[in-house]
Amino acid sequence: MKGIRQLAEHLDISIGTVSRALNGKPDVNEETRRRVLAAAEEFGYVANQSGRSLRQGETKVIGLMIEASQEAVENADNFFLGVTSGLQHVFARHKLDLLMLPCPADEDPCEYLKRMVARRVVDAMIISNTQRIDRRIDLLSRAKIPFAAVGRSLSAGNYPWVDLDFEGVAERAVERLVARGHRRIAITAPSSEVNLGYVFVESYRRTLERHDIPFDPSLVIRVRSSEQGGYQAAHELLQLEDRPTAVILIYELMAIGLYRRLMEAGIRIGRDLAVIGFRDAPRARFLQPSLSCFRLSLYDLGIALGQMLLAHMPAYRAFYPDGGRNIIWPLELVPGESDVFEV
Amino acid sequence: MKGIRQLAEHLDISIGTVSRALNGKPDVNEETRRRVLAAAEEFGYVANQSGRSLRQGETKVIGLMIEASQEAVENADNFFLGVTSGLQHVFARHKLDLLMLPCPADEDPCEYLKRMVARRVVDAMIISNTQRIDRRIDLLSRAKIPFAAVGRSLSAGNYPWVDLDFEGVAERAVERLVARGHRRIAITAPSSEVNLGYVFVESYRRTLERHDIPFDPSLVIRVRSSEQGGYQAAHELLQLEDRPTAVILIYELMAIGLYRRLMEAGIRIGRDLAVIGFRDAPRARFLQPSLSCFRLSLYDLGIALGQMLLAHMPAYRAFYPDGGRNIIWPLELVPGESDVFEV
DNA sequence: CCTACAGTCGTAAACGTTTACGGGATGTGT
DNA sequence: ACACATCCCGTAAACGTTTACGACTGTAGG
Repeated sequence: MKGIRQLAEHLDISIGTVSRALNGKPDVNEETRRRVLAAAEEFGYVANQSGRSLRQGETKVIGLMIEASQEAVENADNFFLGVTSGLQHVFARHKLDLLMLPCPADEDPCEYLKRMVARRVVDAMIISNTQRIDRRIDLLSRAKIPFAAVGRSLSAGNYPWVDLDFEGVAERAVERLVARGHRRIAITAPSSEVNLGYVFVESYRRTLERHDIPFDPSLVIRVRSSEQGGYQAAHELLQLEDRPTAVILIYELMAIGLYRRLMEAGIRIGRDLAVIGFRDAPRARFLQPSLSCFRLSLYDLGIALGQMLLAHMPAYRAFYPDGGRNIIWPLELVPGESDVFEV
Repeated sequence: MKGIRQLAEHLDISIGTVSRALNGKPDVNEETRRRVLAAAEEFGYVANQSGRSLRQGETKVIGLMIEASQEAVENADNFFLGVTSGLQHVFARHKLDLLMLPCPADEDPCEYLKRMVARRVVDAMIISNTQRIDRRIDLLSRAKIPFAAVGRSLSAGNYPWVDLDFEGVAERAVERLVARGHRRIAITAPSSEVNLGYVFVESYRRTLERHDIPFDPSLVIRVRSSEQGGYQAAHELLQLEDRPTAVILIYELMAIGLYRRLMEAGIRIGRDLAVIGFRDAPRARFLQPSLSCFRLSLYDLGIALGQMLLAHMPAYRAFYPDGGRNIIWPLELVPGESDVFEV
């Protein structure tokens, strides 16, 4: 079966009618519609997507921009896969597909995105890892491409995003530690150009100051959010003269490296140093001693993100009347043994 | 910038020439080509992919079929993400994109695949989780859609695949345990309809019999390859009257559930029961006691898989002259403490 | 009998490319 | 002067759909 034309002449009907029949348009006799659907089923005819896309100007594909480097992917762990899974659950209902767009490490993400948008291969985009000032957001806004982002940014006024409540995490972590008598509390964070890194540390600082604890920049450790980063963070912690009694991690993978380095140094976690992590990935549950950390459901987040995107697309808006509002995603504290002692 | 037509009339050249200039065709003056490229750059013109696809009959998209259920995704962990990353590394060189095709849990995978193929939205497919008899393979072969699979199958004679060396894993695991005096060795595996499940157990059986240890079907525990499956496997182990002294896991996530159940039962891992796992995911490294397991690089596997696929596509064959041969992917044993005792 | 209208359907023009084909220059060798 | 090849470029036909438009029935209402 080549195309709609063959199907039409086999049925001795015009291709226009066949198309209308298949697409559920009203002005077609129910009897002929039945015949058309039966024949399509029989021959396994499905409309060629390129043809439709060209004519309709929409591709039924949602782009998902990701970082392509091996390191990024390995560290991202199943964060993205979890979100992706939720996204697909939403998109599948509308027969939308998800196209992964890995920006090569050596290319400017904005240029890459611009090319992909110009190719008109996606109807909408999901972006993540937003910078504090993110040109991709301006680009997409101007190009009028629907998009949703995981992570806030300062760019371009109003746009759909869902962001993890890092502010709350930092605040609650500090509160929890202060309540146990800690006053020298270190924190890890990515570069402050990444919005997350900025927000996280700012909230930490504010909470400290609310308790009359002066903010000490040397306690802010900027490392990569990876296992190696955790190792390095522990290393830097050990170098400090007035060593902190607690540390807040921004990413749970770091705990693994951090534990290792601290064990090498003979520091007893949960006794000599309190540790609070973030994101309850399965593996973090099996650290010894168990890691106190903040948990969320990536799958649910993906669903919310997908719905939010669709709520901003005219063709799907009706399905999600209240899906458009930005979300600060809450996290639940899972107490462990890594921060139980009092100082 | 709307399309090639506008670009052409701005340059006062025919669209045919513009197209040839952009696509590097030979019969165009170098001077005009320069002008065209400059103008395209200036206006940010990139050819509409639907138009090209329609005309050329190829979409520059590779499909990746995955299971869509939440459970599947969460258990799949970063296995798929790791492979995906390697795939993209290969595909990016040829400006190919990767489309995720999540088959809904309530739909027949083969029907789903057929629809996607008929839509002509992908040039080729990657499939995984192959069954011993897998209709998808026949379908793709007949439809003459290039594809590559992770996992062997009995279907359709010759097709490109890369498969993990489960045979070797089972053999070496048994050898290792037998050398330490074990004679009652349990093994976990998925259903034998999944080819992996069949091969794994067969190799286990052969190796046992080589050492004159009779094969005992009650020691083959068919559970899901998940954390819960591990828990359940431990549970079933404990029920056996003549309790085994060792167990071989097919998937490292299971170790987490298995450890937990065994600890609840007061069994000392590495003392009362030897455990050997598979696939050195980061989290498995942090089990106590550390898990002996078999490791591989998913990223490298993804690269090999991608190259293999391209080697089977006429348009890219030339780039990978020897990429077409099937691969049994080797695994490296990482010794841990979970199987150190002698019996 | 005329008009209006609803229900169907066919016709043909888009959508944005690529590419086979042919033709006008220009050069080159006899 | 002629044949012939080379280089460049324009023309127009595809690729497979969807959809605006108009046309043709039959029916109902006046």
